[in-house]
Amino acid sequence: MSIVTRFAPSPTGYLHIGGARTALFSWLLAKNQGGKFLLRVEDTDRERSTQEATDAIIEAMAWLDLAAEGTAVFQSQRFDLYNSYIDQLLASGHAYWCRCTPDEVEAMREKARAEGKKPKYDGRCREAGLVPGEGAQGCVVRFKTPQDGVTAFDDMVKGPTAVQNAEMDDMILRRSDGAPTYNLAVVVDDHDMGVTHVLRGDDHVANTPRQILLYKAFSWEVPKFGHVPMILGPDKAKLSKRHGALSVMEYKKMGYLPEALVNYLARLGWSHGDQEIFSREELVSMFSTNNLGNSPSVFDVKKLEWLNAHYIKEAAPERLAGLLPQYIAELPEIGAAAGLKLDPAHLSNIVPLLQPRAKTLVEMAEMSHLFLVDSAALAYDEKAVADHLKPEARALLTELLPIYEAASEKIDYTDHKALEAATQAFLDARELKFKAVAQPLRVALTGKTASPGLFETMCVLGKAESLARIKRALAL
RNA sequence: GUCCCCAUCGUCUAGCCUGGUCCAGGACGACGGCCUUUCACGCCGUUAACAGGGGUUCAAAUCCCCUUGGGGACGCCA
Repeated sequence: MSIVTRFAPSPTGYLHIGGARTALFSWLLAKNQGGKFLLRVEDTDRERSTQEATDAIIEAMAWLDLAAEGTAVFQSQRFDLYNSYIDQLLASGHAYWCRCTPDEVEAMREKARAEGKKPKYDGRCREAGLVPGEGAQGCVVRFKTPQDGVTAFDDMVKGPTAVQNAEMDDMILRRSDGAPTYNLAVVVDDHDMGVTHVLRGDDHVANTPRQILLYKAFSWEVPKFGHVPMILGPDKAKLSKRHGALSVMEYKKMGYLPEALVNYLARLGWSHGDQEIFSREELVSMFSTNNLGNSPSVFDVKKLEWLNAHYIKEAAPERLAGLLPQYIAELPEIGAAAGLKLDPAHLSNIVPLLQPRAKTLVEMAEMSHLFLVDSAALAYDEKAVADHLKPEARALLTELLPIYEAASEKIDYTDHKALEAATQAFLDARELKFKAVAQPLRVALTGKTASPGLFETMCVLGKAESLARIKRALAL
C-alpha cells in the first residue's frame, strides 16, 4: 500500500528552519516509500494568516525543491466540510454545545491552577443538552473527551506513547464565529486527503491523543504519527529570532546553496552511520524514521558553512555564475556600481578560481569583485602597496612587463602554465626566487595580498587588463 | 503549578533495542603540522564525551530505579 505524508504549515510567518526540516523529513519518508507528499495550508485563523506568508512558504519549499503532489489544500476554503463533520459528531453524541464565555473558562483554569491541578475546562455544559436556537451566536461546540482510560499510540520516533484521557479537557471543535479549530480541521483533512503518516514537530505531541480520539469518534483509521524533536539555538533554548536567521530564505540571501541546507537539515536529528554528505538520491533511498533521533539538537552554523563550502566546490561553474549576479548586486557600496563586467562567460571563468575559497555565495561575490572592475577602478590596499611595491619590486615588474606583453604565440593568456614558465625563466636568468615577484605581482594585479593563483588570475583578467593593472600599479 | 519527553566530545552524531568486539567510532569546530607564489583547497595529527548516584550481572554507554539538568505541552493559535 502506498503511503501519503503531508506538510501542513500555518501561514503566519516565513518557513523557518524547524518547519523546513519536518517538511524535508515528510517528503523523504514519502519518497522513500514511493508514496505521495502533500501540502496543506492551515489558515483557519484568518486573523493571523496572510497571503504573503503563504507565498513565502511556497517559495521556500520550491527553493529547497520539496515538491508536493497536486495543488495545495487551503483549510479556509473547506469550512463547510468541517462543519458537516462537526454536525455528525453532535448527532452521534460525541460533541456538545457549550455557552461558557472565554472569561468563564479562564476563571476555571485559574482556579485549577491555584489548586495545583492541570488548568482545563471543567465540562459544565457537557450534559446540559443545549440546543443552538436562534441565539446560539456565542456558543462553541466541544468534544466530549472520555473521562477515563488511556489513549496510546506508537510514535514513529519516540516509540510507545500513552496519555491519560483525564489529562485532556473537552476541546473546542467549532468556535463561536463558526470557524473550526485546528484539531478538528487537521483530523478531517488528514482523513480526507488520505494521509497515512504524520511527521510533525514535537510541539504537537500533546495534540496527537486528542486527534486520535477524534479519529475514533468518526470510526476512521488512525494514521501513524511521528514527532520530531525541536531544533535549539546555541544556548540550548528553542531556536528563535534572537538566534539570528530563522527563515529559510534568509539562508538563501546569506549565500547558502539549497542542497547544503537540505543536507545539513537532514543530518540534524537523523543519521546513517558515519556518513555526512548525502546526495538527494541517497537521502531518498536511505531515509527511515528508525534513524531519527529523539533528543533535541542544536543548530550549528559552522557545520552548515562547511557543507555549503563543499557543495560550492562541487557545483558546476556555470550554475554558480548564474547565481552570482544577484549576490554581487547586494554587495554594499560596490555592488550597484556601473560598468561591472557581469557577462556569463566571464563569470564562468572567475568562479572556478573562487570555488575552493568561498564558503558562501556572498563571500564569492565579494571575492569576485576584483575581476569585475576596470583597472582604473581597482582599489589598491595602501598597506599592501607600501609593503610589496618597493623600488626593487617595481624594477622587476617593469622588466617583466615586456615578457607579458610579448606576442600571443609565445605567451598565451589561456594557459596559465605558460605564463608561469615565462616568469620562471625570467627569474632563473637572474638567479632570483619566485618570492621576489610573487607578492609584488599579486598586489599589482589584484590590489591585495591574498588572491587566487597569480597566473590563473592573469588568464581570467586577460592580457590587456593584466598589463593595464601592472602599469597602473607602477604609477602609484 | 500539572502532565509529557530528553540526556555520549563545545556541536551534529555512531554504538543502546538484541549487555562483553568501546580505556567509546565518525564529522564540524578549535589547535598543530605538511603542501605552497599569497589566501584558500587538500592531506596528516592533537584536543575532547558515556550528567551524577544507586542497583541487576561474571561483565553496563548499553537493562532498572532515584537525583540533577534541559526541553515541550497545558488557547474560541496552529
